[in-house]
Amino acid sequence: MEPSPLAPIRRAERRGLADEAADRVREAIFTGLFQPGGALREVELAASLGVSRGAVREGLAVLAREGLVQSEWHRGTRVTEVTAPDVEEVYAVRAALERVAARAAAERSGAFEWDDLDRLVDTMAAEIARGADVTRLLALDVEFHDRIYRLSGNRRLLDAWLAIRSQVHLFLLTRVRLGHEQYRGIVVDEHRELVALLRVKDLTTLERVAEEHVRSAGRVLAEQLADGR
Amino acid sequence: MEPSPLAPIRRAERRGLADEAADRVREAIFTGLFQPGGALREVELAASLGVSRGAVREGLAVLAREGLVQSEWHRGTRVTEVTAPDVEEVYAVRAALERVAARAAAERSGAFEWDDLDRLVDTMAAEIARGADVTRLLALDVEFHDRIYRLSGNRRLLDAWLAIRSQVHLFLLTRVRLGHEQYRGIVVDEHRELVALLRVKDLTTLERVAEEHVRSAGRVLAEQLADGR
DNA sequence: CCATGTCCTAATGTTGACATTGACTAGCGG
DNA sequence: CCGCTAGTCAATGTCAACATTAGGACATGG
Repeated sequence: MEPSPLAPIRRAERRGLADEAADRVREAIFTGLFQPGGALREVELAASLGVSRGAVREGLAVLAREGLVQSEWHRGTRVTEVTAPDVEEVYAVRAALERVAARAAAERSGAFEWDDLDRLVDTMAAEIARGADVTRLLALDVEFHDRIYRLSGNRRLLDAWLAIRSQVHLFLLTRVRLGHEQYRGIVVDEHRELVALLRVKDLTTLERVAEEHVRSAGRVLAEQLADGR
Repeated sequence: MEPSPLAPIRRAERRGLADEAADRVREAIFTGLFQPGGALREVELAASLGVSRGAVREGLAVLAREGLVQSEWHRGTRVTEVTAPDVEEVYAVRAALERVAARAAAERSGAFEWDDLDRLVDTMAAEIARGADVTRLLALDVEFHDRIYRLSGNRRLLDAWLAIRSQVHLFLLTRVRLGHEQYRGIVVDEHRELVALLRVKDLTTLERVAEEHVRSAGRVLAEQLADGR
């Protein structure tokens, strides 16, 4: 089990500049500073981050593995552009992972963790009520799923999720740019349903719903994307 | 569809030294040159590969993402050691992926591709008959699954597989070291069954069998590992 | 006017030197 | 004799200079 709800003390890991650089660039992409399709020049980044090109280079390699950027030999790195087939691919993988994660989480965790998730959903509802920025909602949405993968207790499963998480985040970002009213309307209910199923431990139904939850989101997204362009 | 069986002309991609280095080290691990737990020193590798430390470093980062090696801040890189819980984790993820991959492959491909897979299984049988090295069998086994993921047409699914493939390979390697008679006996039959199901396009059964196929392999492996130590 | 070949430039790919870190060992004090 | 501390060293983390490449501008020939 996790050490404690308060003071989630975790190894004060010393990280290299490469990871730091990766985080900064990732953040910049999510806040919209770098547009999809935009070039990321190593020298520019190195200058603005105040580190050497080597560190930036290593960081970009990390982001490339996350699918957030794409690099070509001697042609540089640019922010991945989201297309409908991309969404289908990523969400097919995500649906498979979420299915397993939900089941594993349900089997391992107890009331305490579900309450925790409930509070997170409450926060989402509250943020909607006070009309907060949609990017804030997105972060909460992603965090919700983060927690489920963590609760699964499967490190590799979490890694697989982290490998596509950034792309999912990017997709959601694109989605809300196209029109986010629909999203606001259903986000809370859908997540509440998931928590309820996790709590009840109806594993078969849970597997099905978790998978379908992702699939339907993927469909909506793919449609919006197809219409939008 | 693929361009042609002969002359599979594909973009002549020029790769950097880093990828080259990663391949060489990976190969060295699979052939047993570097034992699990063994340290991989950047300077040594750089010297023996004839490239600079930077390239080696980048290559090791790739292998780290594959879970084949583990790096710690300022403490170096070493070959991952296989433990029973690791197997469970990886195989839980693999089972989920294989399920999706098998279904997608069945939906997209036709007789031509199944014949291709059949030939691969024939090769496996032939290699067993002439008493070939077990590592050779392993390579064929892994390639079989590689092809299914390729046939799925889902790039992200393939990537997710590639992210754990090396670990699976490492596990199999450990398995045959512990005793490979059993493996020789069932490998061919199991894969023949899969091809048959793919061909028939019985999607529901296929999903179940593909998943179970992986799960059972994982169980066997976990048991052997638990006994072995 | 178009196709082809050449040169130039701006970016990435690669490298070896330098800075920093963590483990080990010897010396000291209790 | 044991525990602690400081010094040493070998390894990794970081950096800036150099080499290589892709793509476009330009000129040339058909």
